[in-house]
Amino acid sequence: MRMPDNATWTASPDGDPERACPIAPVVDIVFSRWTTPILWTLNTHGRQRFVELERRIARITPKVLTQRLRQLERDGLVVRTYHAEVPPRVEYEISELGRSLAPLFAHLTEWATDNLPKVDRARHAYDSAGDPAGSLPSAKR
Amino acid sequence: MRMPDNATWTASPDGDPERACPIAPVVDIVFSRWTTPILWTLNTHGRQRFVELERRIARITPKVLTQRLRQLERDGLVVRTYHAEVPPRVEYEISELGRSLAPLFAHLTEWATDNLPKVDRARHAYDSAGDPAGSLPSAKR
DNA sequence: CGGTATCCTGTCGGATACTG
DNA sequence: CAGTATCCGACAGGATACCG
Repeated sequence: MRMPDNATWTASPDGDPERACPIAPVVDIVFSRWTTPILWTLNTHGRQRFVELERRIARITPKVLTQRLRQLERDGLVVRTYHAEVPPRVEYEISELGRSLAPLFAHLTEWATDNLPKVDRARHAYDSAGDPAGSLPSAKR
Repeated sequence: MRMPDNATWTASPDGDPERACPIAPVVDIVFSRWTTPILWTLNTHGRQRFVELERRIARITPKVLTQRLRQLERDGLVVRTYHAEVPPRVEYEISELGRSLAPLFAHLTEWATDNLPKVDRARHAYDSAGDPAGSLPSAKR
């Protein structure tokens, strides 16, 4: 049996399935569908209205945007401000807690820059490996 | 228009919807359903066989486990080794590329430790705020 | 404007059965 | 053991219409 040498991930003695992966809850909260683009947009463009978000994220439907915003608000990552005017105005901004994700996202961006090309190459290698005449990668790039 | 003061997230001039969130692809690759537990398990327990993974992750079905493992293999995050014996033996281990995620996961763990309680509190606050007599949180904790 | 309500479809993942 | 194949139900998310 082989144990990884790096101690960056610490093993929790696995009794439960969930406990086997301590970061599962965070992933649920932060990396659910649409939440990342929403948080990103709110952080980069600051406080903005519903329609602005809708337009910037694009392809998201108002229904889903509402759902995700409510969820993020409930989780304390986003602050919703309702202005009782006519027409009504609602503004969303990232909370302090939400902002605390910034370094994490930066790290993620860094990893993407460094390694996404590798992922791409791995994919092409994998795909061409299955091909009949794929043994000779003379064609393609 | 308000620009956030921290430069940790750098804005890409938003033309495209996808470009609006540069980390979306990474999220797809690393934080898809089940991938995080799988990577975590592979990293903490080292190289292991299909059944071991199946047992450790628990509640995952063989079908889905296979799907995700194939995907991770294709993305170059996991290495699959097939031993042509009887009975057949297949071992999975995390790749170098996969291991490069370790610091990221560590950060995630750290964030979880520091902030998950806050998320929990935010949720309870949000939930009780909607309640009729929720103004007096005398009951409950 | 900022949603909610309703309907409807596509996809993910579970259950089960079977193979090399 | 390590999967694949097939069926099937749940539910996320889209389209549309409407409201305060």
